[in-house]
Amino acid sequence: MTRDRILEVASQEFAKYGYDAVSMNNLVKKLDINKATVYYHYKDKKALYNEVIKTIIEFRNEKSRKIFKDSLDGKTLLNAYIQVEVETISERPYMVPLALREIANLGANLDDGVIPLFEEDIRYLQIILDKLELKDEYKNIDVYAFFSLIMGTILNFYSIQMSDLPIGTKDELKKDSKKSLEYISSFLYNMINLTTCK
Amino acid sequence: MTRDRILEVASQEFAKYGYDAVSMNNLVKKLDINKATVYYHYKDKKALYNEVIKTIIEFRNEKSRKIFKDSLDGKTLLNAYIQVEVETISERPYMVPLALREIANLGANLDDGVIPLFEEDIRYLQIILDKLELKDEYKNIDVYAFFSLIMGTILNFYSIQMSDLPIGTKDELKKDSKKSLEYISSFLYNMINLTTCK
DNA sequence: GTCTATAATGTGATAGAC
DNA sequence: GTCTATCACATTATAGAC
Repeated sequence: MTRDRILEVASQEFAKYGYDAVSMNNLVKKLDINKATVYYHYKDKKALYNEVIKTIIEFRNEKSRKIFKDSLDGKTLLNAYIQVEVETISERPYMVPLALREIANLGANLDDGVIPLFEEDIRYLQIILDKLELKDEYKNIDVYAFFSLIMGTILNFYSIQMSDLPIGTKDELKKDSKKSLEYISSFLYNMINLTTCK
Repeated sequence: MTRDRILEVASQEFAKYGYDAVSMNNLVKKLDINKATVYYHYKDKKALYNEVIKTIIEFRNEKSRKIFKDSLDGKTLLNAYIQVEVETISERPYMVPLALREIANLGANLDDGVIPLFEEDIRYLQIILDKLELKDEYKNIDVYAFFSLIMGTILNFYSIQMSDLPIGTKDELKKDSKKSLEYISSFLYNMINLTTCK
């Protein structure tokens, strides 16, 4: 289906170059279809972009829902939450630059429908914090600090390891998506577990 | 001096909108000078952008140099390193979106001169890792994992807290730059200290 | 060093044929 | 549902006067 093909290629283009650097002319050239066809399926560039963002967040939330419908303990959920992020990146790697740019842009190109999807994710994280037996000094920890710790560290590390730049080349993780994600996620889980939990 | 004014306003514009969303037309309107004047001082848009990036990394590296010229112990240096980041953000807040976008872009708009400046920062972090008495399981830790942990967490948290979006509003940190940076930096320092050091 | 004027091209978007 | 042709405007950049 043409509509889906547009969304798929648009996802990769927006991820690679960013919203403003993607031109509709270039996009249709890659798709080998006419520009008017894109505008038949999507109202405008912004609508197309928002569809890309919504689709990837929904893809992620769907994974979380499956986990949170069972009543699991805090540590299991924390591990699962990190695993959802790793899986999402693994299956949809273009989410990494999209997420980083949106954090930088403070949602400048997003319409209202996206915020609730993001809030759903934060709610899952809050549930985890509530269930974990946190040490006293972490009892009232900010859920966004926790979110930044997990999201920020993984996005940053993944982006550096996957880049062509001559950085992060010292180890066997460079350019290895699976190993990089395994490494950084177990690093994070152990760190959080050890520091904040009783 | 005109050249400096251009750099200052350009820094803010590039940070706010991103490289591609900034137009030279708009930039000169804000500066209330002629477009040709900008092109007299800077070769082209890319050169101007790179000057912005180089200036902010140099600003940061200069702070690090002052600290690393003395021979201090690992924990003191770690604390100082985090403090350098906090100070840089505090004094040049526009560095946050610039950094996030560059991580997303994998340096697409950067010329070769920028990489060595970034590598200098990584060298400081490696020195800290070498000096810290790390637990055995963290002995061979990836310096980029450490970098991502510190940089990613702080950038992410700061960006969320400073944003106009209705997220991160539950606490007294929202929109408070100083408190947010204090909170996240001490959170990080304690966590690293507790987890990785003997 | 700063300006006016303009070139050359690319941009998002649409009307209307098939 | 996909195309051709085109619009109105914005883009980076520069030549040349002052």
